[in-house]
Amino acid sequence: MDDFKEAIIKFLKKETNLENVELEIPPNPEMGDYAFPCFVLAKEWKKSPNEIAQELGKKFKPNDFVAEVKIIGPYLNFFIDKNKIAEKTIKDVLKQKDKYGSANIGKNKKIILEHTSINPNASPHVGRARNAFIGDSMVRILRFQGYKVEVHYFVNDVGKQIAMLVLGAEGKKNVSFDNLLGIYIEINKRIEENPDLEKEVLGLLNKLEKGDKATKNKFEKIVKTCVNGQIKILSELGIKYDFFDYESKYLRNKKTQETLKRLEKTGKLFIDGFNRWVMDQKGYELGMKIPVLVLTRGDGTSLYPLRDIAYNLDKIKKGENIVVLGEDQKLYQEQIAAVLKELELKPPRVVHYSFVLLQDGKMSTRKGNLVLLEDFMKEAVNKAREELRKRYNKVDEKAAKIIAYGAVKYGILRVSPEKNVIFDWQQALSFEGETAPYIQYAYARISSILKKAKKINPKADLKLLKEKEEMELVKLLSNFPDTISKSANQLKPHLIANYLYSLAQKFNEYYHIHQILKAEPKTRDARLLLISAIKQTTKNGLNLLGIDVLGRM
RNA sequence: GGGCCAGUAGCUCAGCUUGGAUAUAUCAAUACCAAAAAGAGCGAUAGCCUUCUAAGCUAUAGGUCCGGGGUUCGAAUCCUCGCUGGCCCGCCA
Repeated sequence: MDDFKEAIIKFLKKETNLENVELEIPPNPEMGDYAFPCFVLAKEWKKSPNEIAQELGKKFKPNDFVAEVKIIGPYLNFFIDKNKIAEKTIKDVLKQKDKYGSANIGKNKKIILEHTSINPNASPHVGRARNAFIGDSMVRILRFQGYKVEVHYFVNDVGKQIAMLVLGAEGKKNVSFDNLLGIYIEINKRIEENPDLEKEVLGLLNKLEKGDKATKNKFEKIVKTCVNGQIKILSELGIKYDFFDYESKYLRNKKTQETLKRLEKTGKLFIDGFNRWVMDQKGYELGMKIPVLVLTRGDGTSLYPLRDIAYNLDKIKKGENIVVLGEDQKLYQEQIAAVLKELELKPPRVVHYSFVLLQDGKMSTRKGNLVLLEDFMKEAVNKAREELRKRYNKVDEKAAKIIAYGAVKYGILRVSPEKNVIFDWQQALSFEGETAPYIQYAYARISSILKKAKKINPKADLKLLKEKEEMELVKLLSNFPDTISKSANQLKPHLIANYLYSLAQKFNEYYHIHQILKAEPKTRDARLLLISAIKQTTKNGLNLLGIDVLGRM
């Protein structure tokens, strides 16, 4: 598409002497492919924009890329050469195949991407899954753009929450992953009723920090149970990690001491009235009453922020950092960024997502008011089976999972991360409209046509693609690389999700209006190439969301 | 109390970073008429399967783009004051 746009800009620059020419896309494709609004010139030229448009229009001569210009009121509407763009785009897609849409801008650049990092206290709920889905999709997108991405999961294995879980599991035999949520809810309730138990929790933490072996084993056992359970669920969804970094590693090793020494050199570190090491953060416009970050307890043991800074220092050594975190971490993350700036280091780019709400309030692991990701997955698979049973005698389990997991992921990924989403079972389990199954269905339809076509002529004459819908499809296909790079630069997977839906929608519309297999032979050949390109692009895009395709459904 | 984010159709959301689809100025005696003035999905209503898979398509209804003020030729988009919802301001992580 670039060549086409450039040709227009070149023409306009020459005729108007403007330094920056901004082109727009007309609201309706019948009005043109690109438009130049003449309002900007009205003051300077002392003419009405309509007159200016007329004048400029007369100066235009068709060239290799731009076929004609139409003047509609104050707008100069350019029509690009349809044959050229169809040929170029479709050939690009079919030549580059799985690479279509990718760029090599990340070549030789390393990115350390941390995501998920759920507290190892229970099975993840759908709110937390948002982190993993966004993170995993970003990993895929950035790798597609050529970056070398290392995926990290930070396991908060030494927290108060784990201590609570250890206390709750005391005396219980064979604690399994499925028991954890119940234990966690119960112990929270018990502590609420009996605040003395809180002291026991802190006691456990204290023992752990002093290196008490029995305590350490208890913690490790329960964390292992939990992390394994979480990983199993996430890996079922195709989400993988390269490294699991345990917070406990930073509990007693020298790194926290080294970090303190490094921070001391900034002159912002001081010991407060409680004998704690504290970082002064004045001058960073942090939205808090007293801008400080407390790094240790009075007894010198480390607090989470210190361990986290040490962890960040380790990660920064390896490459550029990106991390996916809930909106509750926003201020804290600004504080961490401020600390890293003091050390003249580049803070991580952070993608914050808002929480998933239930219709009757917030989701909370502590209160047990939640929808577990695994339950959501199960329900979705059941629904997919049901749908498959309607169509076939035998249910293909693999297909059911592909459809169900696609729907689960897409439902979360299609929304921009900063939005609070309200989880609604009926809507979440819908396989119609703007959903993954809709997109997968378009893909399956194309596959089916191509299968029936048997032979495809790769040299078909693409000039025969003259229909309005065909042009719109070609243009959408040509926009795919731009969508990917925008999504990569802004770290926004939902742009790809929205794009894929509009492509599938456009295809379905086309499918209903025009015959492909029964078209006149030469046109048929050209159309087969067009839909092959749509199929390829859809596959590439879904893959970036971590969603699989089906040849039949 | 302070900070950050969101508010678009009954419901769930795109669009907002980068303002744009008939303005301004001038002319014109008036009146009238016509046209234009936001996109999906779900849900609702009415249709479409001897035709490449109906998980699909078509049509209709549904809007003070949270409210007021401002900037601009032009505002869902920018600024400002409010309102509502979410998140945050710990010897928790």
